[in-house]
Amino acid sequence: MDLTPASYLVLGMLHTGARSGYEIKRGTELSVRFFWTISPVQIYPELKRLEDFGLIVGRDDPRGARKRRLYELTEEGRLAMREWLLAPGELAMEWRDAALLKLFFADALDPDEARERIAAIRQRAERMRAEFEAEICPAAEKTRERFGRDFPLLTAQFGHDFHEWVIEWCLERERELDAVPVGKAR
Amino acid sequence: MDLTPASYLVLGMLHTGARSGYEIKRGTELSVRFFWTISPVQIYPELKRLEDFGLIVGRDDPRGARKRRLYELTEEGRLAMREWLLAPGELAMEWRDAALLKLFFADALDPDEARERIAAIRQRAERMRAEFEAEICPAAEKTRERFGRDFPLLTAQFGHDFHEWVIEWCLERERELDAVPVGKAR
DNA sequence: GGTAACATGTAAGCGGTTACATGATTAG
DNA sequence: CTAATCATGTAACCGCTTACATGTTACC
Repeated sequence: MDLTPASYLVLGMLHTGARSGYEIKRGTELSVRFFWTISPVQIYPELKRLEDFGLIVGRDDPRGARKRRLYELTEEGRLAMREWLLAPGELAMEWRDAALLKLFFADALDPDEARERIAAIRQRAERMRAEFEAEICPAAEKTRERFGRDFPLLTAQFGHDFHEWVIEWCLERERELDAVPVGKAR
Repeated sequence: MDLTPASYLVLGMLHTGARSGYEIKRGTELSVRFFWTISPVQIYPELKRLEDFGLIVGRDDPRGARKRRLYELTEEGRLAMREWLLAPGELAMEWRDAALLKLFFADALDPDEARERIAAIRQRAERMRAEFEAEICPAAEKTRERFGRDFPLLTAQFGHDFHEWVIEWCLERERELDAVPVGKAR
């Protein structure tokens, strides 16, 4: 069957409350996209594949002349989901960050310029924290109220708390650099 | 010239102390790979490109019959590096994590199974922290002693502290779930 | 009447990985 | 003598993104 994480993302979004490809797209943008992205271009073919496999069933449900297709999990789909969730083994994590790459090479800069690199990481984290507070967490709370799903909120809180931690970490480093400028021991 | 982050990774590793494609490969494995990966297959063509651009110069320096080519930054290379490091604008960050994806969908599991998902994230972070303590941080300290570069160590500490934070975060959630099992209010 | 949101796609390309290939030197 | 390390590649593939395409309905 060859199910990829993208497959489970689609299955999972259907389980979480989304019904159409479009709702999956909107749903991921407001939630899980920080930990796994999927583009609309992938979603629709994936929905067809999953239907071929019998893991979901779809029915056409147009709004006026505007077509729309709603899907839901089958028993097989729910089972496949459970198996994947419980499967031990590799939990692939990939983190690619141009800001940390620049920090890594900051020795090529003057001390105050290097300090700016840390401040840039902090500022980005501040923007991200604000985004979590304004959009991601409220959306997750709605998912909790509307569909009784608790873990989207927990995951959103992880994201929020992570960025908060980054802010604290950077502030500490900035304070240290203020106290003992790089290159000037003491 | 079309320089990608991979280009700057190569430039930066040369600045940090690496001399050959092989040393860049080994160096990244012990350091920056957690924030930006590059495979050996990319390194060698990139070195040639950068030499064509005049950002690095190479000379053959075989060991016996075993060939080897050593590179160093040119003044232009050092300048390009600085410009990139100082450039404002997009600091692309991409985080893709199957474990958090599973956590996000953990509502499809029983409470104790969901709790296991959090524990799995914690255990992975514990393994990562151990790896940072045993390998990454010591390697970064060597880079500091041998080449006088401070920021690889700072970046390594960021990685270490991050995984430590993840561990704490997960432990708190695990304790909360012990106190108030999901689905059994109070 | 225009803009935003709804809804679903096609085609092309590319950045990056996997698998494979080769050979020399050093350490145990 | 064998394994690990040093050192540098080629070929094929593929998941994913970008750019583009199309039409409808709801809202102000």
